[in-house]
Amino acid sequence: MTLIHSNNEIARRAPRALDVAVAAGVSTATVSRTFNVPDKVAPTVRERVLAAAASLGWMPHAAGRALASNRTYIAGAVIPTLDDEIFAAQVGAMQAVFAEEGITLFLGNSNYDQDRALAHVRAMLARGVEALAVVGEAHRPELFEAIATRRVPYVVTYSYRLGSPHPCIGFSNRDAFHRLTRHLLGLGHRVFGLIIQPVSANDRVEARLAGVQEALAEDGLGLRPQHVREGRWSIAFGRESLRAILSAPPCPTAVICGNDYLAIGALLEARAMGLEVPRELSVTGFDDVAMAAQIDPPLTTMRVQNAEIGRLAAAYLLTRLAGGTPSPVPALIPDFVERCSTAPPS
Amino acid sequence: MTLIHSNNEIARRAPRALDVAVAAGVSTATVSRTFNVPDKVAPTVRERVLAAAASLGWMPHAAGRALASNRTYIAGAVIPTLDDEIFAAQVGAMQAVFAEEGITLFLGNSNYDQDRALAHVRAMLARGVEALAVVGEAHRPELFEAIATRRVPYVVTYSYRLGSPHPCIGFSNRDAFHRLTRHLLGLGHRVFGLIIQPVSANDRVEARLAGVQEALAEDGLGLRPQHVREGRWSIAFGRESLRAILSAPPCPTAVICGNDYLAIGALLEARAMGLEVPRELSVTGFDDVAMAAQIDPPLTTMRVQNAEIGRLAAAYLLTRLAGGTPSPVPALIPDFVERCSTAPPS
DNA sequence: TTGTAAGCGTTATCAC
DNA sequence: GTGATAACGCTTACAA
Repeated sequence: MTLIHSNNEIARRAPRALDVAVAAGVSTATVSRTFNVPDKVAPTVRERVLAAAASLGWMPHAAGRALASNRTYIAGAVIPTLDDEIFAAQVGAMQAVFAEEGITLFLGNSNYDQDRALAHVRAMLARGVEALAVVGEAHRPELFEAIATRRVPYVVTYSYRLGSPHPCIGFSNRDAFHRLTRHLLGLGHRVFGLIIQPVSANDRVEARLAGVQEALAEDGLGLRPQHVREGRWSIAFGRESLRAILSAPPCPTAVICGNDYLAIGALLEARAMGLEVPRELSVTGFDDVAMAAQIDPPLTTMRVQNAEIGRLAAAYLLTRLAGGTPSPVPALIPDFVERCSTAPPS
Repeated sequence: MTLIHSNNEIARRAPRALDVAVAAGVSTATVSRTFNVPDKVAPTVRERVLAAAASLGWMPHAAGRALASNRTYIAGAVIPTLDDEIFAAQVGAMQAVFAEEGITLFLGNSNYDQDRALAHVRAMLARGVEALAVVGEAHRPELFEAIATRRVPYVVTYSYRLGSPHPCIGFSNRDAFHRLTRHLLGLGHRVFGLIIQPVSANDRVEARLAGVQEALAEDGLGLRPQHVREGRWSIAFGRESLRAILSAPPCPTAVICGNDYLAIGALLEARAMGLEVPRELSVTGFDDVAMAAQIDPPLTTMRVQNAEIGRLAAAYLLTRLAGGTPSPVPALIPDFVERCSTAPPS
């Protein structure tokens, strides 16, 4: 009876290092060493401890370990959305690199909301993340203050702005859209439409808009208000925006889109309107999502190295965690991918 | 001098509950109560503690709290990929529900690899997750054993199989594809092509295949090997598969695809081959991604309530965490969405 | 309502 | 190479 009872008692609680120690006939110190500095344990003893741990199904208790060692082996990433493949690729690559080092990743999805992003960062800091990656630098000041207070290494991704107070891993959104616009100007376009994501509280979109305007200004051109459509991105928004833009004279010969999905929407709507792209209208995207190369006509866009951003960010943070001073990561340069949705105006 | 030195000392370490207690002139117990059971603290004292905590920038240390209270406020989700909007929607919804309850989410991306999924689950358990959601039930037995050993509440999502030993939140992939196939049979199709994701180690895809075969068998039909293409999903794989299938006589009049991206690939390739859909060929997808409604012709598919799966899974797990016994969640039924990519064979 | 003090499970610092 | 033992920061009986 007592036996059964005590069996149940044992089964009821998770094994501790002490249980393993007793089973292996050693001290808890040796159990700890077996897992953390195996070289400092005699091979025979090590075997015994490993066997005992395995048979008990023991895993070190993370909270106890964190308290004693001051390491949590947790990092965090806050991104604006998982709705497209862009940030998903960054997160996937980051996770792969971190996993190599035994670091698990918290994921926070802000849904483009600064307050949610702040809440995620606070929750992550409270749970002891050792490093943090956030997309963009347009965040509440409290977000960066909280990170600074905790002295947690962090990076800002997808932005790269000279003079940013933050360590950045990404590209210049301004330069990228400047280049795209110059290409269209070079083809001879003079009247432009722009379909873009909400600019407010989004430094990347703001920079894209600035890049377009700067390039146009160089040729003494500008965007007419009736040719600029700003809204939460979707294929559907791309469609309706194209229709609106083309119905407001003077009719643009080129439409620049803030991302590929907006551009795909524009392409689909152009076809529905019986417009031939690129003969009657040029359209550009940004990101080079999988669909961009497949759609008809294939979309002229810029390819961003999303996975590379994730890898670089993780590597940077790991170096910081190891106490090193990472060499600053230079700006990435998205590749211009000229496909078939752009041509000189007819 | 001493002052500066001690200031630095103070600045160097993160504040503890004791620092807050001293600043507020109370004990650490009162600090703890202020944050965990505020009703049990006198309002004036509470104010003082809150002010002290705020001015010191104190947050409870997660490891200390976890050790003492046996709660981590962490849950985990393991999904096969973030490359499409499907699992992203589940994760997003799950996270939103958990965040309401102050629970932060670990995300593990297995990349359709059982060993990686197992490694993620182990890492999460070691870090003290209180609940776990995994996609599908085709996992290494060790995965479920590890969860069982830790007595951690869990759910399997996207699968719903009678007789499953696991709590499931999802739909019957078999029934869904049975229905899709019956629809095509009802239109008069007799020769079918199938483009599908890798079946091995993926219970959902296996069930989809079974659903198709079962429906065909009911009419004395079957799939010819030359009309079945199995591979990692992508638009490109959809394209090349369609071409291969149509070049192997007898020529199918309908092609069933394992998901929308495969179907979109098939649609694009059909157009490139000069085939008119649906007059000369019917194509079906699955998932109803945003693109499905936009492409030309709009895709006949089935809509899965992805966010709903995430919400239900989180709600189920929260009930378990609260010690409750959740009523079993009935199978979801994906909606059949008939658009314009299906018609009777000509 | 508040304080005292005993854990929680691990790691790290010493001796040996 | 190994074992005591004291942290680590918090929560929670139990007392007051």
